[in-house]
Amino acid sequence: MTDDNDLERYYLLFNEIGIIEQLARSLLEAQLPAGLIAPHFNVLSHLSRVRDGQTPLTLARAFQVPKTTMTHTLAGLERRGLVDLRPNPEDARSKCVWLTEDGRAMLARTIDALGPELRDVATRFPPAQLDAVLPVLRALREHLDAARNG
Amino acid sequence: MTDDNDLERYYLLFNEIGIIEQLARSLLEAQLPAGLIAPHFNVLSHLSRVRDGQTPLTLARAFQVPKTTMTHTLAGLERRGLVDLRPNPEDARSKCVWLTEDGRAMLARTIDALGPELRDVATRFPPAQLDAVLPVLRALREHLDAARNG
DNA sequence: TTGACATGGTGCGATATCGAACCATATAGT
DNA sequence: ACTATATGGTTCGATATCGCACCATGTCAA
Repeated sequence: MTDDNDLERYYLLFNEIGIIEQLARSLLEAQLPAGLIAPHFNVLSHLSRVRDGQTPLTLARAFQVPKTTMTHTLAGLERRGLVDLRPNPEDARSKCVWLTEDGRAMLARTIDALGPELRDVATRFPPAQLDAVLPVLRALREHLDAARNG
Repeated sequence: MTDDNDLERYYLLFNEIGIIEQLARSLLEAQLPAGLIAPHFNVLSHLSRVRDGQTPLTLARAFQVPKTTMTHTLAGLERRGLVDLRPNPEDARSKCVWLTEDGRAMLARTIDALGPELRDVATRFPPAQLDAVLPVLRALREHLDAARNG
């Protein structure tokens, strides 16, 4: 049985997660060039870590944002020459998003700039603690994801 | 020593946290009346759980948002009759934010509506797992908070 | 083939976020 | 008391988020 007192603690969990997300976003955005915000960085990072050449809709689903939001984010990246939008050879309705050299360079610079802060976190939260937390968060995310679709 | 591979895992931690925040926010907003979003609910909840009568600036700091953002959020709540903004008797520059009966009622309804989903989470993530995760997240939040101010 | 429906993307309007500038009041230093 | 500076709040302009409507292309079924 889970009583109301327990439910309260799950609420606090989500609260804590929300605050951490906000603080982490602030730290990231402090390192970005003017006019760029976290979603811009996240898209570049995703294209680099997963693969580029993906379609806007695939990206929108990966980030769980409406496709109109992704259109807007990509327009900003393209205007700054950080990605290229080219026609999708396999579907004339669609496009493919490619990182440019400038995009890769900006991404690398930002990751470098974040290094010290991440290292600082790593000092206070040694990998053992990470091992304890990360799998639970992953499972929680998968559960919420399933609840969303189901 | 923390090598780059470890740093990558901290990045993944923040990524996971960001996704969970987004999914949880979606679930919450699905229960809110049209036109109200998570920040509206969060302010009402904070006023109820901590105390009402706080100033807008205090609220802005509690949520780590710029004061202009809080002005806007409070204006929305006031327009819908969910809070009252009254002069601060101790400082003529300032105001105090009070929950209205409608505000309390709306908050209670929303919390009720979230119950089943929270109970579902609690079933899959028993309190023991919460005990393992919540203190680490709290410490992480405190560290980031200190890094932000320092 | 051809129509009916599905899917990828964009345009637009409403609201949200946030920094800069601003006004009013408070506080401190002299 | 008087001026300088700090603080609480709003206004305004730029950009972000998102739902709705729309267009173009793709797919499926008769």
